[in-house]
Amino acid sequence: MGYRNSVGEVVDRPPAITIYDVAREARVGESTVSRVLRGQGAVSEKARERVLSAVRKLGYVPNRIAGTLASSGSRLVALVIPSVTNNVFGDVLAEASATLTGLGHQAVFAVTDYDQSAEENLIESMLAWRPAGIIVAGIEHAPRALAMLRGSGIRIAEILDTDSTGIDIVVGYSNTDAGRTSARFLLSRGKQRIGYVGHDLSRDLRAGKRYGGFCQTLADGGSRVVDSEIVPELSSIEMGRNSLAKLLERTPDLDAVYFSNDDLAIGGLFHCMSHGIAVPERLALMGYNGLDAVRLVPRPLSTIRTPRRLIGQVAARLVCSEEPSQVVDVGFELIEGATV
Amino acid sequence: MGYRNSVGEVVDRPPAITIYDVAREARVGESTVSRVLRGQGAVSEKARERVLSAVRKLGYVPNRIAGTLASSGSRLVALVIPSVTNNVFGDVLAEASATLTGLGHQAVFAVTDYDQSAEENLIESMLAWRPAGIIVAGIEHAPRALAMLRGSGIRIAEILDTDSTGIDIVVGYSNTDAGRTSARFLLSRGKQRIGYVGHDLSRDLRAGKRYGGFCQTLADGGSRVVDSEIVPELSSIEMGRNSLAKLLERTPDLDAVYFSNDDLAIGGLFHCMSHGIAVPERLALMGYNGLDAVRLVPRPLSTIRTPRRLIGQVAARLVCSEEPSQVVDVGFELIEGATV
DNA sequence: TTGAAAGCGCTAACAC
DNA sequence: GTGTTAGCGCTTTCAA
Repeated sequence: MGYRNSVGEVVDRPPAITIYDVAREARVGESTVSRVLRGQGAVSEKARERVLSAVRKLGYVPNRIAGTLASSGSRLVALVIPSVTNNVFGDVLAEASATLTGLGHQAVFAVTDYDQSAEENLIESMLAWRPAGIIVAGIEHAPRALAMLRGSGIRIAEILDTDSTGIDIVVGYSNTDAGRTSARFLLSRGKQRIGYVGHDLSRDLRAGKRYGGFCQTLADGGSRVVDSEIVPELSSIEMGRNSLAKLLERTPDLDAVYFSNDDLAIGGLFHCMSHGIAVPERLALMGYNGLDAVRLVPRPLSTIRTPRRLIGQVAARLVCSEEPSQVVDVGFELIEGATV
Repeated sequence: MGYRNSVGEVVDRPPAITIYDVAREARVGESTVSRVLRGQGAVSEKARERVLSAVRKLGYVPNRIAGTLASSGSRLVALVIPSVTNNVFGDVLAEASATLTGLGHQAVFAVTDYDQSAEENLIESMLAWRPAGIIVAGIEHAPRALAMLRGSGIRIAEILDTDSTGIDIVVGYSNTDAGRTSARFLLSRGKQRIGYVGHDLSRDLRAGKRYGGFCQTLADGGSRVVDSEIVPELSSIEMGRNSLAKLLERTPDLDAVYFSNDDLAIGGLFHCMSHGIAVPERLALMGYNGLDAVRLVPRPLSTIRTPRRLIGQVAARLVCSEEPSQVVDVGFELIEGATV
């Protein structure tokens, strides 16, 4: 037992300055201190000043744990996302966090690592903080996660996908349509022998939906995915490079490859560059996400840009609002680039 | 007033299931429920089962706000970082979050956008949640921020820099040394006319320290930075491209350029590639960070790799521990690459 | 305009 | 093993 102070010594009491101490110092009641600090209710100028100077003198920092419990209304908003290192979620997180801060809320987050059962547990543990709202990636969740969300009584935003029915607020776009659009684009450029390089579709459901839409449109056009290579680990530039190499070794006569995201596609582009494969003449490459980097590699990548920052912002705003449940389709944009 | 249910209707009571409800349902006392849920204290098998089934039946989710207040010990750990989109902090965040989760803690974070006064406010607002510990980037802080941290009585980890004295735990490396190492490397390869492309040094103090060390070592070797270009906005591949262009327009006879980070350096490399500037024969490029991408661009970038994931992990572990205050220097690694 | 007092939902003694 | 009870630090009536 004991508390560590700034020099690392163990002392026996924490600096537990409470609203009561402030009230004593300012010679007012506790509720007056509370009123001053929250800027609510009428307080005389005299009292206000005394309280404020007591706060400064004591170095008082209000305890929001207690405040939240008493008012049964937290300013916490939880975010449950698959990854932080992936730029897509970084963007969502950055914008959501900024928006929430602006609204006087505080972001708490947890990372699922694309694992639905981890998601289930994390949702539960986030809900235990009684947040004002929760933002989760995707609209597919484990049954118990769904039940907990529904039963929580708080606002829920499901983001990055509009392909099925959400619980409360949905902010995203159709991944199926994104896949379809990519396929249509390749077909319109006369591509015939099309390959696919993707990461684990059973974990990343949205990538699976894109692939589904892609295949469907190819089929409608009388075509199909000739060969595909699934990346075993996390997608990365390096895996894209290796996977395209493998795919082409097996099926050298492809004239286009669709990648499940830009990281893989950029890796693919690097493979082509270092092996003298003419892009897009000999082989067309199509990515997905619209990362900043795709415009800047020596040959701008053809891809689909998703409005991730906007999604973060809108989701954050709605989840703190009283607006009715709704679906916000923010769409996506085909970037024609120079690799198709 | 009112609470919104899953269909968006406003109902007058939240599903406020408390430990008391569970106790009634299971026909035990509240403390027994608490014991079962926290896995502490002796409870009979019968009671445990009854409690667990009541929990399931009622869909009870414990209220950690109340639990924390009652036990005056939170499992929250706060992170205050300059940015989430920057891969460096993404890595730190990812690893710290994973480590904390493993230790039964929960990460809360706030983004300062490299603004010291924002940092000050965010530290205060994080401290209001009475976290078990706090992890902040850097060791330079506003005086009031320092005072609040010192007075908080919680564990504090300052990360990514060991160039001055910290408060409690410090996990990082010397940015000054990193700058020195880069300069030494360029000098050892016979570079004479050296330029610099960097982002706003007054905001990113660590980049400033690197530049300081860099200049110092050049001076020791009888050299100096011939010309420099400061990026006005956030660093990015695009800004690196533009800035190098400007720098070379002004001072075409440089034989090496030191960039304040890899994003800028990669942009510089792309500029050289698209303008037929031979790297490193005509112009050497040196980055900083060791992002994954630097190994994979057509010409591997010379840079310094910093162990960011390790920093996140160690900081998270120590901040939850009882270990004495300490400085952990994790060092950095010179990546020779192919651009110097 | 102000203070007293009753909770918020839980944990942690303390009795039994 | 188990229940009772007194807080944790605040907000929020309610009187004054």
